[in-house]
Order: sequence, then C-alpha cells, then structure tokens
Amino acid sequence: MFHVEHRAVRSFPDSTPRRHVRSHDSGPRPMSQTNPEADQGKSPFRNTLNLPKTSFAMKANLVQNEPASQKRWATLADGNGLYALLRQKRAGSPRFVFHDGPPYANGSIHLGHLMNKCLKDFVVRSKTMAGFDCAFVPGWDCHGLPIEHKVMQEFVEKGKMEKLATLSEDQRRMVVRRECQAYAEKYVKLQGGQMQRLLTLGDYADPYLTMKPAFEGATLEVLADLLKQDLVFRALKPVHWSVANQTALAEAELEYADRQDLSVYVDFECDDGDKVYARFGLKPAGDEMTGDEDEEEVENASAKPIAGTALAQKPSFMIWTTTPWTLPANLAIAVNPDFEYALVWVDGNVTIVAKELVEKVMQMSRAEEVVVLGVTRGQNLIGLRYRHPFINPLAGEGVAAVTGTPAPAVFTVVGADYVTLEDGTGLVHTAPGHGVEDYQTGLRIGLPIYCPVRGDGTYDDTAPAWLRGVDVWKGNEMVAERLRQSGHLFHEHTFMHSYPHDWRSKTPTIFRSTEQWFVGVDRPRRDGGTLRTLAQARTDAAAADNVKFVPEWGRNRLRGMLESRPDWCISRQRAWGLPIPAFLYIGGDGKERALMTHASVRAVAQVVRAKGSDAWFTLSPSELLAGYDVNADADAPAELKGAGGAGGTGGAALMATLRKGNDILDVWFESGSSWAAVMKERGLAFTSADHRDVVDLYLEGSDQHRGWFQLSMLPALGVMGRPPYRTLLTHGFINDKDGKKLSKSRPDAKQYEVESLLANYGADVMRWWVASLSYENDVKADLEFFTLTGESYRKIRNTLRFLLSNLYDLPRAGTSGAGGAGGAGGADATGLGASALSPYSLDAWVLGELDALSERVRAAYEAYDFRGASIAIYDFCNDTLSAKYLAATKDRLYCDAPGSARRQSTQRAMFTLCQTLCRLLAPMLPHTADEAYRALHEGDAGACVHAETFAGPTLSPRDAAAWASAMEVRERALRAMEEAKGTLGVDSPLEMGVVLPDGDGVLSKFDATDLADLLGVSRVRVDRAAASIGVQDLRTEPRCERSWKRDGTVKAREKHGGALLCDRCAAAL
RNA sequence: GGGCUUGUAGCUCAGUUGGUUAGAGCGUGCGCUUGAUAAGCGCAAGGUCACUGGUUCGAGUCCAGUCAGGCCCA
Repeated sequence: MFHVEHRAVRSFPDSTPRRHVRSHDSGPRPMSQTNPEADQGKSPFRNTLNLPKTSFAMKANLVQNEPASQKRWATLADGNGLYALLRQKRAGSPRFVFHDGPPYANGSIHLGHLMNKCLKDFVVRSKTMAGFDCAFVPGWDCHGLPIEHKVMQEFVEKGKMEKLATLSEDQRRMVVRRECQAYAEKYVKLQGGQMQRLLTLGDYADPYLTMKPAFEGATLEVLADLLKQDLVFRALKPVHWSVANQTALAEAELEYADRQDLSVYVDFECDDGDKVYARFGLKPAGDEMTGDEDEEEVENASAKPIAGTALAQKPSFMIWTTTPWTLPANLAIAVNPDFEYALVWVDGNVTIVAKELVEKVMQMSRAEEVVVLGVTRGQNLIGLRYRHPFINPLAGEGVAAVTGTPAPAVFTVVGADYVTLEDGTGLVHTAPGHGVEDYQTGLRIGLPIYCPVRGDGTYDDTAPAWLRGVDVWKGNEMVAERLRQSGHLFHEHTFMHSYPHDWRSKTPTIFRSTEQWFVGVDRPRRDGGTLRTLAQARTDAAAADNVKFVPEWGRNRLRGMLESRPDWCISRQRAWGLPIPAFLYIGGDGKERALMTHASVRAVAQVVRAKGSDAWFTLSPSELLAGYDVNADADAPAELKGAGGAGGTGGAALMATLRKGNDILDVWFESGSSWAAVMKERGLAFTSADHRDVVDLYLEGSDQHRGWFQLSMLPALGVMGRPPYRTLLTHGFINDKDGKKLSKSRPDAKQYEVESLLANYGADVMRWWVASLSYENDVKADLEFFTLTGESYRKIRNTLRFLLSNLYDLPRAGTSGAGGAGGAGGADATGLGASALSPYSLDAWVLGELDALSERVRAAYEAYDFRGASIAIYDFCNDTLSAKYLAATKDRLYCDAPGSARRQSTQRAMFTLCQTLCRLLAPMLPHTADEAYRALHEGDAGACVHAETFAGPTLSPRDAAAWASAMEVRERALRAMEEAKGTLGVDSPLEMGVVLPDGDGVLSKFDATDLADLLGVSRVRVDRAAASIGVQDLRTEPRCERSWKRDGTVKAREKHGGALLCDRCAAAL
C-alpha cells in the first residue's frame, strides 16, 4: 500500500472549478479562410497556389475531444475496447511483463499518482508499439487502517458506536468490514475513472483488488509457503495497548493529550566498583592509598574528594524515566558510545552521568557539592554490570521467573545510538517489553522480551510480591516510594507532557509486549539461505542474475534497508484486512499455543478463495478447517494429533477447543504478495517451474524502496528464492517550484487537483509534461510549467497540422497499416520509394533525419528515457521540420504544379514524416497522435495509431557528410544575412541573393534552388572561387508576382496578362 | 541524528575517462513574414557551474567540509 505520494494535493477548501476557455474551432476548413474575391486585390495569383488545408484543427480542444477518443477506443474489438484489441493482436508475441503497484483506495488521485500512472502508461504503450505483448493489470490496495479509521469516524459521527458495542467480536468486525468494503469500492471506481481519463491503458475491466477473494486466497498461499520454509514465527513485541479496552492499538488510533507524570532519576548501583573506576582510568581505591588515607576516606565519606581519585564506595549509573512503572521490567541501561560520560561525586554519592548533562542534572537536584572524578567515552562503559534496585533475580523475581536463570546480557550497560542529550542523564533505562527502541536493543543484545504487565494493566506474578496485582498507574507511585526508601532515588519531580491516549476511551495507553507473528529475516529457509542473505546476493551489482536499478543508486538504497531491517512483524490488531489464519488453544502446559502450518493455511485459503476473507468471521474453526487433516500434517503440534484418550485430553479434544486468532495481516504483506496473487494467478509470470520468468519491471516512487519493492522481495525470496522482478525503476517526488513540499494549504491548491488539471490543460498536455521530466530526481511542479508545456505541445501539434495540411491532394492507400511508413514502393502515391531519391535532395535529407530520430526515440523508450524521447521529437519538429525542411519546401508545395514530380516527392516524404511521428508520439500523446493519424488516413474509419507498431527506417540514401557541411554553411549564411540587413539595408530574405564559397566542391553537388530554399532567399550561387559568403541586394530586380522570388528568370508573361512571373510559375499556371 | 539523493544561464535540463572562449530548449530583447497567421522564421543578450577548503600544470568534473532542499528512517 502506498502511503506514498499521499501528501500532495488532496482535500482542499472549495473553490469554483475553473472551466478553461478555449474557443471552439468550428470544424474542418482550409487553413486560411480567405474569401477569393476579397483576396483578389491583394494577390491575383493567390488562388493559383496549392495552399495548405486540413481538418486537423489548430486548437486541440482536448477537454472535449479526449473523452471522445476514449469512447471511440472503447468501441474497438467489438466493444471490448483498445486494451482487448491489443491483447488479441499481440497474442503470441514476446512478452514484456509489467506489474502495477497498487495505490491506496482512498481519495482522489493527485499529481504524484498522475506522474506515476503516466510513466507506467508510457512503458505499456511504448512496449506495445515496439511489438511486445505487454499486459497491464491496474490494482488497488483496499485493506488497512486509513479506510478503517475513516469508517470508524463515520460510525462515531452517526452515533452508531454504542450499537456496535453490543455485538459479538465477530459480528462487530463484520459490520465494520462491510462498511470498509463499500468505501474501498467507491474509491476504486473514482480513481479508476480518473486514471482512464488520463488516457492510460490497462485492464480496467478486471483490475486487481487486494480485497477480492482470489487475491486473498493467493496471499494466504504465499503465507503458507513461507510457513513451509519455516520463516514464520510467533514472538513477543511491544505495542500500544489500551488498558481500558484490553486491545492493541495502531499508531493512528492514538490521541496525544497532556498528562502529568512523575519524572525520576534513579541510581542503579554497579556490580563491580573497581571495574567501573578502571574504565574511567582511575585505580581502585585500596591500591595506592595508604591505610590511613583509606580510613580517612571511609570515615569522611562526605568530605569532598579530589578529581582523578577513586573512592571506596561503589559508583552508580543514573538513569532517568518518566514511566517508573516500567522499572520492574528493566533489563539494561543504554549509553551512547560516542558521548563522554562523567564519574561524579555528588554530596557523598558517586554516580555516572553524561558529561554534558552533569551541570543540568545537578542544578535541578540542587546538589550542593559536586566533583567530577573522571571522564570516559560511552564506548568504555559497555559491558559493565549493575544491580537492579529492587529486583533480585537470584530470588526468582522479575525476568528470572520467566527465563529461569537470568540471561547473561541482563543488567548490563549496552550501546545505542538513539541515546541523546536532550533530556535525562544520557543513560537510558531499557525495558525491552515496554518500548520499541528498548525492544530493538533487546533483540540486538539478546535480552528476553520481558513484560510483567497483564492485559488489564496489572503486574503479574513475576513481579516482586509487593507489586503483584497492582495496576501500573498505582505502580508508578509505589515504585517511586520504594526507591525513595532504599535511597536509589536521586531526584524526582512531576511534570506535564504530551502522552498517547486511546482515541476511544480517552484513557492513557501503555507499551506492552504481546504475541505477534513475524517473518524472520535471518531464519534459515528449508531450501537454503535466509531472506537477508538471499536479498543481499540478489541485489549485488556484481551478481550475474541480479536486479537492475534505474537509476543505479536505488541499489544502495534498497540494500541498505535490507541490511538493517529487523524481522518483519506481520500482525495487526485490526478488523479491515486479511485475517492471519492462526488457531489458538491452551496447550498441555497451560500456555497459549497457535496452530498455523503450511497445510492448515492452505486449507483456510481454499475457503477464502471461495467465500472471501469474511469467512474467517462468519465460520467456525471446524468449518474453516474442513479441508485440513491434522493427523496428516507433519508440521502440526503433536498434542493436537490422535483421537485422544479418555477424559478429553487427547488431540481431537484439544482440536475442538481451537479458537480463531484476532490478528490481521500487515497490508504490506498483501501488496507484497501481488506478484503471486496477480501475475502468477493470471498466468502473466512465474509459470515456469524454475520461476525464471519473473516480472520485467516494477516502477514506483523512491519511497517504495522501503515499501513495496522491499516487501515484495521478501515473500518472493521466501517462496521462490529469487526476487519477483528483474528491474526496479524509481521516480522522485513532486515539489513546488521552489523545491519544497507541495503544501495542502497553499491558496491555489485546488488548481493542482488532477480533475482541475485535466479540465484546464487536458490529458495530453499533462502527459507531455510528465514525459518532459527528469523523473529520476524530485520534480518541481507549478501551474506556470503546465502552461509552458501547453506551448510546447502546440508546437508539435502545429507541425503535425502543417504536414497534414499539405497532403490533401496526395492519393492515399486504402489501409492505414499496410507496409508501415517504411514500406517502399507501394502502388499509391504514399509509397515512398526513398531509394530513388537523390542523395542531395531535401527529401532525402529529411528522411535521413527521420531515420535517426526514429532510432533515437526508440532507444530512449527502451531505456525508459521518456524525456529524451520527447526532447528528440520536439527538436525534430521545431528545428528539423519547422525551421528547416518545412520552411524550405513551402515554396515548392505552394507554387509547383500540383502533380509535379518535385512537389509529390516532398508530399510523399511528408506523409512518411507524419506517419512515423504519429507512431513515435503515440505512447506519450495518445489522443493527439491518434487524431493526427486518423486525419492522415482520412477515409479509413478504423484507423488507429495504437494498433500499429513503430515504423521501420526509410533507408534514405542521403549523403550525410555533404549534408552536414551544407547545414553548417547554412548557419554561417544566416548570420551573414543578418549582418547584411544592417550594411545593405535589406531586411527580408527574399530581397537577398547569396553567394556560397565552395572550396572543396561539396556544395556544387546540391541543387542551387534547394540551397536557396534552405536559406529562404531568392537565389543562391555556389562559387568555388569565392573566399567568403556574399550577400546581394536584389531589390532592383523584378519580383515574381506569384512566388515572390527574384530568381533571375522573372519577366512579364503575355500569357498571363503581362504579369511578372518566374519560369517555374509561368509553367505551373 | 542516520542511509540514499539534489543544487550548472530567469525556467527545465546537457555537460563523456578532470584539458581550449561551459551547451540546448523555453522565456526575454531586436528584426523579418502576413500564402502554417490566436501561427512561422532569423539574430542577440543572459552563467562568481550553491559555498569553503584541498588534490592537480589544470576542476562544473576528484576529495573533505558547510549551507539549502527531497525520500526513508530514528
């Protein structure tokens, strides 16, 4: 589940939605809506020109037209839609296996989702156009606390809580679950619609939902397989605990409120004083001192000692805590290895406090005389032992009552880097049963997770006699009093602080350890390795069969997390989720035991596949285990087996006492099993016995290194011994234009909602924006950027439009797909025949550029470099076409005779350009590319660019080297022309003629008219003898009334009423 | 506080194994065009390469530190 990009833009204050005003372009028309008569005065030859015309509008009007495209695509494949059509067309093609990470089914999608879904769609569509069979099943994470929390809030608001309290536990959960399911369904539908409005392609007719029975059943089967590998176990772990409701609480169920508590500074006497002094570099008291001095010291214990000397009395470790009631569970004292600690004499006592805190602590306690005897680093204190002030393990009190003999690590000083100098003494009381950090330290050091507090908040029988049965709040007082009397209490005061309370009962919570289920990261698998060692091996850069990372630094990030992660606690104490199918019973020794084995879980999974996870709450244990035979299960506890003897103490009798566990699975376990529950389940991957057919690509935000990436890896390693994916691609987060987090409270937040963005800019513009991003880093977003993206989009659109507008009189082939753009030599005029072109023709040049573009863009798609693809296409449209080729060929398109060879050659090239561009653009601009493609194949109602593949090369015969120098000359000539504007006084290129020097004879190979058109001037003369570029003022020469060129052939033509025309125009008329 | 990561023209980004006057697009300015026209073309001006120190004959590029962001943790 993705708590991922949730922070972006969601619930903002209302404001009126702004409808984008884009004037309607009312339809189809010649490009210049000039009326012939009115025109006549201006230019008598205008009507003789082949001016562009097209139905492809300059105004995109995406907000109206994109939904129309959606509808049209939905009609394909007999109404099954484009996605279904592509599945048919690509059936049997090589597969590209791509798997969607599920967003959480809550709220509207925001900009982060938009980016994520667009990037994924670029993959799906580019792979599909590259010829792969790329299925894409979108999914949603449906279980979990955010939804349950929302639903519970609604219950509270509607006053339903009291009624809920009257129900049985199972009934209560079912009521909550039904509501949660409706909630999730609502948002799946909403978000699915929004994603489709983004024009993303996928199996929206049958998405995967983690709450569907098949998904749930498959998830339980993953759990079963982990049990088979012996990776799942039950252990104690501290959780937030509500004493009032006797239940564990999730973080979100806590409310912080001020509370007055007792803060105590407690001296824990060390075990071996000499050792402690030695660690501070002080010699033991007796060694160097004379008998007299020794006596003196002992007699005058309160006399001020001298720094640097050891004393006879034993030093203490001073800890600080605000929960004295947890002191009976104290098992260690934590120090920071990097801090300096001081051995201090205080009014007769010797104690240890962090050096920086000595003054603070002593002032607070109003100590009168203080002497620092020595200083040492925390590192040197580690391993020292101490005595608990009131627990005597030798008498069987405390943890010893649980473990028998005290564990060797108990009551020692340990190192922990979370120890700070902000409060207290720099020595931290550590009770692994009562705190998360304490717990982690406990695990690391090998301490028992000891918790002498029962569910009702009272001390159990392992506590000292005087505390047994006492509740912890009273315990606070009693512990303090005890310490006071025994002289261990250095200082105490009451204070106010923010403390977690149970949101329902409003009572303070405690940390208490309870039995939880874990997936062991360091447990040996039955099939070899541990999850940690396997993960390390599979993410090693050097390993041959390793995971690929885009960008590469993701590898370090994931490895770092896998290296340091603790066992995975998969238990949650909630209602809305997939139950952990554990059955509990009281074993022969009177202790609670659990039955959960590979076989038992598979049996429950069968029921869940048929009836959904609700079955756990509606069926009895025997019904749930109907398909399970405990006697055939080698992994089942022995005491549950056999018919059972007389008196009902045997296995069958015990089996009859099974009750269902209350925990549900961590939602991460569900999404972490999606490779199995979706990809394997649907036959898209993992179909081979060796599991080598893994998913090719997972693509998510960088937060998923800790989330989905990691938690998909662990179950897959457990079950198959290999990661579920071949490549991990990550993208950054979206920030505002200053690189700061997007704030929900910004005044224009409403405008950043996806619905608003789509209404203002359209999906293709937003997609074009995503395509332009360097997504591997964090991304800046601003409304202004989207406007700029719109400009860039329009440049592409206008280029396509100009291409289309010059093809109105080019005979078309009957079908759109035939032969592709590269299909040379078709009978119709759109057949290219590029090989027949002169290597020095403009058409050969542009087709060579097109081939280069095509190769570059396809390589960029291959590398998931969508920015590279979009920039290459943009530059091609902007520079290669708009500034060069189209500018140069305008004259021949407009002025040459309609059917002339030169004009048609250019038209055929333009047809190919348009055809190829549409396909290259299709993954990023699905609506616009298809709109242009359909305009290109006017008359073919079934034309759809998305059903095509990328076009092959035209194999243009251009002389690339010659063209490189020609283009270089062009740059220089344009600069010379700019200069000439000042010196000659000419300002329009058509008033100029240019002389190009040609020392090496390369330019002489070109047609001088092509060169002139490339410069936009009236004529060019190539002069092998010229030293530099010359610009001529042609204003004294006559100008062709039709083409406006002064090419030297212009003269009065009697056939045309004496009009001044050039040879070409005279012939064309 | 830790792990990973970012900081090059107003904006978005390129800058190969350290080597001449640091590039592109957008935007801006000045022109052209008015037969792509709520379009199109040309030219030009913009940079102490976050900061400090170091290595080197030479650093945007390597090293250390600082500052300001981001993600995930604590």
